[in-house]
Amino acid sequence: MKKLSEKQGLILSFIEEFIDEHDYPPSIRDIQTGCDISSTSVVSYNLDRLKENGYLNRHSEVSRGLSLASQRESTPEPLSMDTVAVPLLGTIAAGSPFPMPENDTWSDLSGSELIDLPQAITGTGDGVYALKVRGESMIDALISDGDLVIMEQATSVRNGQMAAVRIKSDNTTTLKHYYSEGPRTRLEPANSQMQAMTFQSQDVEVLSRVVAVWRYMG
Amino acid sequence: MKKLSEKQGLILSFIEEFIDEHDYPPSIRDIQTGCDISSTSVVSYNLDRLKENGYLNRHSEVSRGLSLASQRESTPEPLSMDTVAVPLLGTIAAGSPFPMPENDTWSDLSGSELIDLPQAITGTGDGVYALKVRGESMIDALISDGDLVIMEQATSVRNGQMAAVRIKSDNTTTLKHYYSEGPRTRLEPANSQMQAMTFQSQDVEVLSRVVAVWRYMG
DNA sequence: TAATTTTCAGAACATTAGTGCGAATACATT
DNA sequence: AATGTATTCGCACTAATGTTCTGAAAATTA
Repeated sequence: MKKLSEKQGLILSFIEEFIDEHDYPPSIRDIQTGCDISSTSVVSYNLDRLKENGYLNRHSEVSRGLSLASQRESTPEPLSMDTVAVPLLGTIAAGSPFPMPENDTWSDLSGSELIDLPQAITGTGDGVYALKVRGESMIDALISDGDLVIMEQATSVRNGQMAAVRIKSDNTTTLKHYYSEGPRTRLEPANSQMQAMTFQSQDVEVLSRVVAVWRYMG
Repeated sequence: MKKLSEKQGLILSFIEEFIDEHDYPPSIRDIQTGCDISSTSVVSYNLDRLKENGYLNRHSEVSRGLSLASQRESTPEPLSMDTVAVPLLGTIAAGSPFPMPENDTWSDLSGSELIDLPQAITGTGDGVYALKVRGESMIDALISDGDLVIMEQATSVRNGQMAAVRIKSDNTTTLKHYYSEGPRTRLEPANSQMQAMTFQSQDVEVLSRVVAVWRYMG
């Protein structure tokens, strides 16, 4: 990395401290007063220099849209961390009956296989489970036979996310893309062969959402 | 902690994801559109509730002045195992120059980000690394933008497997499906837009093979 | 059912905060 | 000195973004 000017170094370390203290990035004017700089444009100018040299990221037109470039230098080699084992509850195929842990037996999954996942993804591992995909029923979502779908219990999802939802009136549970449209909720299968369906929002219960997909091609 | 409403939970997890992805907090309007909420005032209202209940800190009159309160509550003791951290060497796009660790500097990857993977998959983690896919250049292999491709150094692969190969005469390296046909070796891109190519087998050197694909869908 | 409390809508409003730009300075290079 | 590049200054401008207010709808409670 190119060496930075005195002012740039000052700014950079100010940003570090600020984030450390506030948990959100400083505004240009925060930097200006913090580093005793005469003009916002000078700050802006130097931020651009810092960005050019890879010291930080900057998003234009975004208030406080700064972030430090990942500058970890302190990581030796194969660092080990924890994983959490989550249960592989079963397989899922097109429109197939969907295995869900019973509320009361959620903690008793002794019979099921366990899968190790990085803790960073699963959090505590609470309410996280996996399903193995059988067949090409989710091919449009780039998920194919043999893939593992990692799910997390949730009561709501954002539009477009894939989730396990239960249709109360049918008492069926399937894996679909979820789109809330006010009083209605549209569920789209991940396979263009099948129709999207729309339900009364109250009739649709979100059980869990898809967090990740894992494909092993040993 | 008091339990939060569905909307509040949604907002909270959105904020987490947003920060994780951008390294700076979302604006109220980011949250509004991200969580499909009808009014900024509703977001503001719920942020106040979240703050009251200690889930986050909020600084008034400050753009993106949000920060998550200390971790969510801890849970019992999930079963833990080891993972190995592998370096994320860079991104790969269609036919793009392919980042490969230099033989001699393989152990010096200090600058790169690290990814935790279950030890069961990576073994010791030796010679294993990850690449982030940029764009849809491998769409036919059900790999899309943002996916992580996990690779393992290898000198040979089975037919049909996807591998990083170097064409000696060009000194170029790309990610292709590998088919050995005796004296010739055919390389097929994972995108039907592009042509397969055939080379003299001696001209093709296998560097590593794709072991797994990881897609995270917050 | 009536009375309360909580949550929502939507739009106007008030700051906050990034940007642009000509001109002035400083620093090198030739 | 002459020329060119890097930095700095102030300020006005505008986009980004938090706040408020009123009334209505929804959820709770009495």
